[in-house]
Amino acid sequence: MVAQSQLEESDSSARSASTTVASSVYDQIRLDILTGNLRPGDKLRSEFLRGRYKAGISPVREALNRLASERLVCREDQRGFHVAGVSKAGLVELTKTRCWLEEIALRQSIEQGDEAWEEQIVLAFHRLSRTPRSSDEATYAFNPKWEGLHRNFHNAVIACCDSHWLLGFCEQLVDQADRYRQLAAAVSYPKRNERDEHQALMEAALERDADSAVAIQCAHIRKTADIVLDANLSFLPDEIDPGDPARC
Amino acid sequence: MVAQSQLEESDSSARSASTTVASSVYDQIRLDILTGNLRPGDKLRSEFLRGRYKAGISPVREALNRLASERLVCREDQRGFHVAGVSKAGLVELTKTRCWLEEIALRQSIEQGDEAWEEQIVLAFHRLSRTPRSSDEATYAFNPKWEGLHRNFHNAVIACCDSHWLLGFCEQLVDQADRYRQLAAAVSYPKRNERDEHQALMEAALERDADSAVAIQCAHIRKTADIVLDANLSFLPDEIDPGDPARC
DNA sequence: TGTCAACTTAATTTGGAAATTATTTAGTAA
DNA sequence: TTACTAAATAATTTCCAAATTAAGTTGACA
Repeated sequence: MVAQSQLEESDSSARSASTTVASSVYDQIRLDILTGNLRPGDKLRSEFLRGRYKAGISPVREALNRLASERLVCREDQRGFHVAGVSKAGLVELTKTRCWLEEIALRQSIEQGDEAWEEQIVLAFHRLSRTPRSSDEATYAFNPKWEGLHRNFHNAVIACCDSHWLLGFCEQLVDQADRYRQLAAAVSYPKRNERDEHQALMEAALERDADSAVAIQCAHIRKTADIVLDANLSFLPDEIDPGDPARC
Repeated sequence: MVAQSQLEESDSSARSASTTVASSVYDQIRLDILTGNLRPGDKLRSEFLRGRYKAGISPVREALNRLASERLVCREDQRGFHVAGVSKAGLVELTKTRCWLEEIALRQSIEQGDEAWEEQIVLAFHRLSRTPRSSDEATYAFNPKWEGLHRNFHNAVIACCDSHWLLGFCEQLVDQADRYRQLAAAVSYPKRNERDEHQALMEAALERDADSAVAIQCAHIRKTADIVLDANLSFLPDEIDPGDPARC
């Protein structure tokens, strides 16, 4: 009924070392896709990945198969793997779906959350608000700590929704949305006050004002999408061609 | 905006032959899990699967990794794979989540469906109603044709919801629910008139009566769950032990 | 009897070579 | 030039054996 452990949220490097090579490669490729290090549509040749992550073919393929099930990469039998493509239409659809699902999760969580839930939210917000969005002060640079705490905060708010399925789906959609966010981050940074948005969400949740919380949450999600759409990114097509191998 | 092709819905055997071994093994294991041929909690040793599906270790592992992402099997690093476990609590959570998601999909689809959508529903219902639930007349026996047409019908109803994400999630949950349904099928068969339920759903959809359609759909989902819960299956625990490797 | 460590057995995971399939290039004819 | 075929090349997929890790067994000791 309550959120998870309080420490070591994003300590994936240490954990990766102790588990299998396949899991480690999975974590690394996933991160590279989320940060945009591997760009949408990129072909993922086994030889290239083998060299990049210093692993054999088997664990690389395992990682790709897992990622394909999560729609971060596209698989086509006998034609290998691609980083999943992006498009304006895709972002619109993604945003719509996120609003639908997060509304349910949020209402449930607000209804069922206990004291520990409230405390986790406060804690997560505190940590997030003390961490800079960018690693660099002047220009935007991916900050893994902020990303981890940001995710942690939003997870904390919906943690008590009582459906692992729904939480899993929301997380999968967040993964997708994060890719779009990173694409536009360099352009849009830092013309947004995310701290206030998060604070408003926290306060609505603590006051058990579900309607307000949902409105804030959806606005938050839509604002992120609008920033991406308004950035007029040259590499963001209206739609993905039906024949494109990067189309899942 | 419209459902897919009209023919060869469940022709997986032919397609499996033309694509990769990994995909073929994936289809087969998935079917074996859905039908209950591989039972919840079963350990999935590579040697056993290698023999059962006449394939090498690599494609078997690929298939298992895909299935793990869909939560039909559980993976634990260095400890292999298990068929995902089942429990009463799990079924309750699954049912709740299905109702939430299918309500959204249904309302959207009814709102946006066109004439072709209506025709697909009528066609799918017609085919379904002319196919026996069980391969055998007296006792229950898995009928792949009915299963395919049943899925096809429900897919047709929600097809126009305009979110591939939501449709994908609904399908994943149907997979899960089908496992439970098969577990109880032998016991509960044939004390249910599914034809009337489907007909009522179709009529509500065609009349664009979203509220009725949602009520019928959720009742349909819940009834299936209740049959399973009421069957008092000896192998269906209240919950899955936290340490159980079949717990995802 | 119960505990623990060393050993034995069994299973998973991994790397790479071989087989299969797709893609590109070169060549031929219309 | 264009269309088509065939060979050459490149990539994916598969099998399997070696390496690693977990699980099970035995036996010494308290």
